Amino acid sequence: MNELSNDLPANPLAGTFAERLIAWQAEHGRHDLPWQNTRDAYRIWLSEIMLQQTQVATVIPYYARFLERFPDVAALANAPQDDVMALWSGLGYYSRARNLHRCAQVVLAEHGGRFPADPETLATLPGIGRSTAAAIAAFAYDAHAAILDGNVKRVLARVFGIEGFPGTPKIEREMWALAESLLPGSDLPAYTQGMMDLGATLCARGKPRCGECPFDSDCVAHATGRERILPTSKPKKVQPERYVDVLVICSGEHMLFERRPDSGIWGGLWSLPELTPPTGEREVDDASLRERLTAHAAALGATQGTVQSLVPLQGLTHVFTHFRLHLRPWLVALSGASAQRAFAARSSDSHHAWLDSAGIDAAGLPSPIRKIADALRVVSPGDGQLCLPA
DNA sequence: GAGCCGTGGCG
DNA sequence: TCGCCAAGGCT
Repeated sequence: MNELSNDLPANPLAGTFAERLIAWQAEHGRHDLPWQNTRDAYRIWLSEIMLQQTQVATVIPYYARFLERFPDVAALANAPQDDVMALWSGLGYYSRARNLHRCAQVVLAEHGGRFPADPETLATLPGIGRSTAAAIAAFAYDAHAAILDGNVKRVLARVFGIEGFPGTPKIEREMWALAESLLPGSDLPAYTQGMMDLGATLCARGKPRCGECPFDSDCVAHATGRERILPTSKPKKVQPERYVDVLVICSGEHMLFERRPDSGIWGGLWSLPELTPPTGEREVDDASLRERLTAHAAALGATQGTVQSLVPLQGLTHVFTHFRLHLRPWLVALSGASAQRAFAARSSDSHHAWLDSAGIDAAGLPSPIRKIADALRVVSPGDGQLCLPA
């Protein structure tokens, strides 16, 4: 009993799917990739690990170097880990390299140097999950096992019109069941390669070439004009929004900067003194802002009454990977030259710097902070003076 | 079960 | 430039 029958209507295509895919693969599939035309499980395994989340063109040179340096599983198992990591350098996902090395050692020590033939045992080895195990077993040993990688998910979602993000356990279970139900009785290597080839070439993410596809008119997505929206894309997470008020305090030709802590965002860079709303709220209450500003200025060494005016400047949004930061700069005017000098003197410490135009140019500033500073200063050709708007 | 891992290509 | 994703697996 298979979950498929509960979720999908019987698709007349299912009966001939494998047959048509295998025929298409023979005619239009890829047959000359470096890891094809071999039954050597070691070579197949090595390619499958390298190809995890990595495109074919990227893998090819790495694969060649690895085979040259480590021609068999024993050579790899007996190599120092540093050598393995050095050859992997640049491929990314370095846990794959560590697992690769460990896996070679396990195969050598516990399986007599020969990769197991059944997918279940293969999947117990480091770095080999369900899909990779199936691919190795199918290519090397003709095992009756289904793969489910990004290519297969895309093909199945489109051909069978499966809605929902394939990354969720529910849709993934559905797809595993469907993938296994479609397996042919023979020709597993050609079928498995066909799934990958179709997904990587015709049924590509960007512009599927439906006119050349063996499933053309039978494809649910194509028949309903949804090939561009299937598979359902990953739901976008709403990025947290942060609001920070920063102070632009000038004295003569100088602007006050504050050094960021070494850890965290912009660690070690020079930024503007900032006021983070205690609640992180979006709305600014002018009175409370003045209150906090006065407190902040006092902490910096200003005496009460120094702050003469507070002018909101053009805000900007900076996008980080984890959140969106809304910067709200406030131009702070200090009253009187003597107050400014006193403020400058008292706010001078290792965490603060009064920078002139040249100093701003030379300092390490986060780019949005530099934008704020640049917007404020007008560098006249002659003297490089900091000029404030009226 | 969600977060994380790296680099490169593409629209 | 920017977001998304690629022959997934591990914690």
